[in-house]
Amino acid sequence: MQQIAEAAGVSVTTVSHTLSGKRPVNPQTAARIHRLIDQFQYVPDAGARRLQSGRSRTIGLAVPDISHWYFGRIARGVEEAAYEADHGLIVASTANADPRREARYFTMLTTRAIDGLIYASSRSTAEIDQLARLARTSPLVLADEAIGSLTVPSVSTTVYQGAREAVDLLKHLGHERVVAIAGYQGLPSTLERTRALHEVFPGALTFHGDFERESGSRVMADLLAADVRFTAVFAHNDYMAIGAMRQLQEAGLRVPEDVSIIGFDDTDLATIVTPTLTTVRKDMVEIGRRSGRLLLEQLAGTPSSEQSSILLPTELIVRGSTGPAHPLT
Amino acid sequence: MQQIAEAAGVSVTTVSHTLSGKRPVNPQTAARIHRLIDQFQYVPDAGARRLQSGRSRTIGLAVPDISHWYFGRIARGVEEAAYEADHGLIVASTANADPRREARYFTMLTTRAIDGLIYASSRSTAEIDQLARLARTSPLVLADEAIGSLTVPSVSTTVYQGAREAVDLLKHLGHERVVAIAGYQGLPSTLERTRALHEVFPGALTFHGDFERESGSRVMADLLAADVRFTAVFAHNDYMAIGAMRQLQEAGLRVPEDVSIIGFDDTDLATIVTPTLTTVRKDMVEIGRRSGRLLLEQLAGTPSSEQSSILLPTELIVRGSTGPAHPLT
DNA sequence: CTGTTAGCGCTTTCAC
DNA sequence: GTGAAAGCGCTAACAG
Repeated sequence: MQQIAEAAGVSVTTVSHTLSGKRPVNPQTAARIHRLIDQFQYVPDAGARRLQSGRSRTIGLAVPDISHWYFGRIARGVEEAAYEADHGLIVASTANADPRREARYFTMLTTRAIDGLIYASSRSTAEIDQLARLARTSPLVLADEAIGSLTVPSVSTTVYQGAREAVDLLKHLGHERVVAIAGYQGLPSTLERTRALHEVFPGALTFHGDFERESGSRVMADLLAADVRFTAVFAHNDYMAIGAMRQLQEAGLRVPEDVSIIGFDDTDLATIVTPTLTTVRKDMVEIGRRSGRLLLEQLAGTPSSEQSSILLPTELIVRGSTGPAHPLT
Repeated sequence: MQQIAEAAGVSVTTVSHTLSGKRPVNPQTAARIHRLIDQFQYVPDAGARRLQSGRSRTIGLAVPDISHWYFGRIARGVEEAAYEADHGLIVASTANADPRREARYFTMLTTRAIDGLIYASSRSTAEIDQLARLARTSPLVLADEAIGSLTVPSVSTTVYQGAREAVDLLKHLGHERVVAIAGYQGLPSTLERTRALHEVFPGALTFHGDFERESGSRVMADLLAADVRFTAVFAHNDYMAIGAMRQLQEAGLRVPEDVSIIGFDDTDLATIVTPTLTTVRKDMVEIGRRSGRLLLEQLAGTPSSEQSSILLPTELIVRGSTGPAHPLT
């Protein structure tokens, strides 16, 4: 900028104002400066600006694992929102809530490397205290999982309604014995799905997995070995549903003739498995996008007419893995 | 820092040196300072450091779409490398080489918001010029696709060897008529796979897709409609392979009894489809990790004993979608 | 071992 | 309309 100022025969002040437009500049001078800027390929230094203004124009996203379909979708949405507002996005992996990893982005926040944080974790909510403390001093948005006890802006989905629709479908198909392969115990969304299930099938057995396919297989293997009777499975995500489905098929049972299966999330796998999977769709990209916008609004100081907690809709997608109940033998 | 210095009755210089250890400090003073730091919860401002040092301790990753399995895996690897070196990672989506999006991270580089960039694009190599220019002034690493004409550090895989193994397998199984569903034309990895194919099956027909499942289906539908005869399909990635497989199955053909199919990448879908997919594994996380380390080494000025271009191995994974050729009718 | 001084590149009073 | 000057928070000479 120094350089430009000298070449144009003006002060850096003028160059700065030509760029920011924060005070009138002689049109001719401005034109000359702009020409010089193009010529020198000048771009203002982000760090210096940041030091001066106190804002880095960068937001952070904390997820357990960026390579997961689920968090990748969220990241994409957040990135879109950041791009719209001309902000950068720093992605930090919490490696499933590894404390040292978590400390990392908390530090980024305090060092002012990022202006705000979007926190998305499907893990237990053990870090609540830390988050609460953080939220008091820094802009924070919870993506996907709202934490009831925390008054932090969040973006989540109507998990209960989605689960209820899914469970109602099973009911209408005549199912009576349903087992659930649930998510992490204590996670709000897990509780909501379980609540929906129990309203319709009060005595339904519930087993907890870790959202991975393997855990779905394992639970199903145990169920089969224990000779438990059921005609339908309600899994808390698609991965566990697919794990269970494969296990069932390997045991010689047919889906949906012998057992119906419903998943959750509508991942890309849902249309690839045989049979295709009935599931509850959540628009993860939209969750990310809205989370990003919410955070950015907070940063901009635009309280916005919008609620500080957004609830996005879910949708039951009926595919091939559900069918009428067969008589229990 | 000012605050700490006053409270400790020393100069900011001393505080700074206590933190950096770049010059000896009286142990007692140091202890006092550390105590104060804890007490005030002081953390040095990242922006000020960056302004002073000229390095942001942040690297950038440019990918077409972070929500894709493929790029998500790369991102995870890069994030790990960045974490190891205590650097931040800014993810920028190029939205399939949208020029405005690309301009964005080029700008980040020039504004010094990031110290270096890892560029991963499965797109055509149209932006070569821009990348070449960029590479002259800023640390840059090409992940996954090396560009022959560019002397830029890169991390890629032995695509040719992997393809060759896959094609050889088909040969050994007695296949004679093979069709290829290839990736983007002109992409180095596409050319290598095609070369491997033609060495073994000189006249094999090749159709180009866009790496998405849909394009695999479409090519296969055309092939079937045109009544082309073949007993095996070599797809340049798993998605297209699966699209083709589904199309085949819908047409009443059996895999692998009637047609064998081989994919590429070994995505998570490969073990989920029925039959499971024979494919060539590439360790995408490792590609990301090595790319990250390579860039970080460049930044640290450690030329490292390592080549500036790394070639990672591929591995043929034989599963259920390949079998002996049936006689052509 | 420690302090003083001078910036890093920009924005922003306060003057003219 | 335009400048000079004072920092933003830190590090790095240069002196004690």
